[in-house]
Amino acid sequence: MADEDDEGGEGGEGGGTGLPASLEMAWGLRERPGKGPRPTLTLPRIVETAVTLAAGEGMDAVSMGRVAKELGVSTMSLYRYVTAKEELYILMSDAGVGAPPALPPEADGWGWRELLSQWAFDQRAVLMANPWILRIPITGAPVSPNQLAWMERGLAALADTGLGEGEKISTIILIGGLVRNEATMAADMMDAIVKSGVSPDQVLGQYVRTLRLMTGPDTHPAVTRLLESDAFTGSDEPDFQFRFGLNRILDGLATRVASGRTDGDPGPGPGPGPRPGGV
Amino acid sequence: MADEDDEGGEGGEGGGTGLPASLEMAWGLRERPGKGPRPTLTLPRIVETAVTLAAGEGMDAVSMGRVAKELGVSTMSLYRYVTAKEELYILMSDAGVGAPPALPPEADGWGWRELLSQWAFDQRAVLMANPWILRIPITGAPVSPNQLAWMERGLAALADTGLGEGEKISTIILIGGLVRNEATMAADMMDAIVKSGVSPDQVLGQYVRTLRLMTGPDTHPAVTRLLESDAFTGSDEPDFQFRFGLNRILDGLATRVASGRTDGDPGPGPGPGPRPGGV
DNA sequence: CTCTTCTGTGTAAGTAATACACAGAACTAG
DNA sequence: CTAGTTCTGTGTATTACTTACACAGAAGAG
Repeated sequence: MADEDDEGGEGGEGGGTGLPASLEMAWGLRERPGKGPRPTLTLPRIVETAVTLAAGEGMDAVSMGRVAKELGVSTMSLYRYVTAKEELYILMSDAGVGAPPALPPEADGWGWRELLSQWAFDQRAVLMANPWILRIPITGAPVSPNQLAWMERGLAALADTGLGEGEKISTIILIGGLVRNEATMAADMMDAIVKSGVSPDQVLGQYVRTLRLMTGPDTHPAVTRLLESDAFTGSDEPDFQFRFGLNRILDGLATRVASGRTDGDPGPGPGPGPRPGGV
Repeated sequence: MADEDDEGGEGGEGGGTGLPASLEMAWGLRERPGKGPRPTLTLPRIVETAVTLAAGEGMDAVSMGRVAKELGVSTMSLYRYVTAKEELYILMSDAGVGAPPALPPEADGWGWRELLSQWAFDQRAVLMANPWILRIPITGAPVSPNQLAWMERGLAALADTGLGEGEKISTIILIGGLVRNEATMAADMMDAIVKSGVSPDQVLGQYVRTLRLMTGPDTHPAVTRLLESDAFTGSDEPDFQFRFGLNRILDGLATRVASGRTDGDPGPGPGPGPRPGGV
């Protein structure tokens, strides 16, 4: 596993953005040099093909060879458009999330809470409609057009909260993480259901049954209480977990906004008072 | 589900837990049948070797072949102890997180907030000390001993909050997700620093410089405001993001606990009032 | 002592990412 | 028009990885 030469790492020339060529392409910088033979493919077509494949057969089906076959070209030709598989993944992600949807007209009078809530639900809807996105590991900070558009929308929702910029971006990351986590768990569940061929209740039931065998009131009193409750059986509110988490965060944010505090102290560390954290 | 021959997917015999053999072993069920030749290896030794490797060279270095080589055995011999690589990963995770540390003596008088905060900080410390754990994708609900011990500890912190069991587990998942997200971002950053060989400030600076080129006050006003602030440069508080997120969640939880509400309504959906979510 | 069961192992199949060099296309400079 | 330049798609080959399968031999059971 040799490492790159020096040069920071990322792509060589281009607009000096430090981004790989394919991403500069996605931003509309860098047009095609009119020199060589006309390309058979285009980046959008490659990405679209890969996305279709991912949507249809899951992310596991997306290999360079497979995408190339789908396009009717050789595997290596893809590397004329993308320098590594991971780069294709980034472009797929960007295409998959798309641009954030327009706000409904009545959003005019909304405050930050409604805007942020809508932002979270919109994002979640996109992820649940394209679960393969969740199988692409996040490699770094967002740099693609649509990802940044979502970030813009999120930050904009917090514009008039009086929060500091550091707090705003922290909030966006916090809620974005929540959305992704919850969507991932839902997708995992869905996968388990599909793979085992049984119903959601049965999957959950099997899990509860397994836990019952490993735990007991002596060693795991709190878990036992959980298992004895109807928390797993009562599936009346499928969104419960997501909505609960989101609303707790929004509540906490409301406290902060009302307090008029900006940056500075994020809040105490572990335990009561200032103590260095455990372990 | 007592009967079966197709048997869904998981392991065949054993304690009827539905868990693979290696995991039952980790729970102490299932002892070695005294029949065949004495095994050269033990599961703990394999896991320990893999963990050492992961800690030293990163998760990428952990392949079945490499672990076997490290142990001085053939690749295939590992499959006598583990049915798939993913199973080894689960065991590595469990070993990596270890048992939750003992609470400090003064924790006796702590309330749920302090207990939960300590829980989060403890978990974060473990992940930051063993960042390779973060490279193991989560495949399903926790079933290994230490994972469950952490879950027990988390639920126990919420014991006297009056929250419903569904709310408790949602809270644990929420905060667990936060911890993992933040630790993963920190680890990603660390990786970027190591790979590029430059300082954290330079990595952040490069990112800001890149964003400046793609965004502008017209298309991305909120992002522009962020970039013009000192949110990225002022690295006075390295923990800021984590503490901010955690304390916002705890604040929101405090509101909920004080309100005396239990299960039932997790809170509203997107937008003001009951509206079906967007897109 | 024989049988059964379990061990470690070699071999090989299948998949995957990607480095490298080459033939030929399309444009540009003269 | 011609030569040169640059860019295209491609075949080949390398490296690495997971895992199915069958076999030889060890250790206890009867």
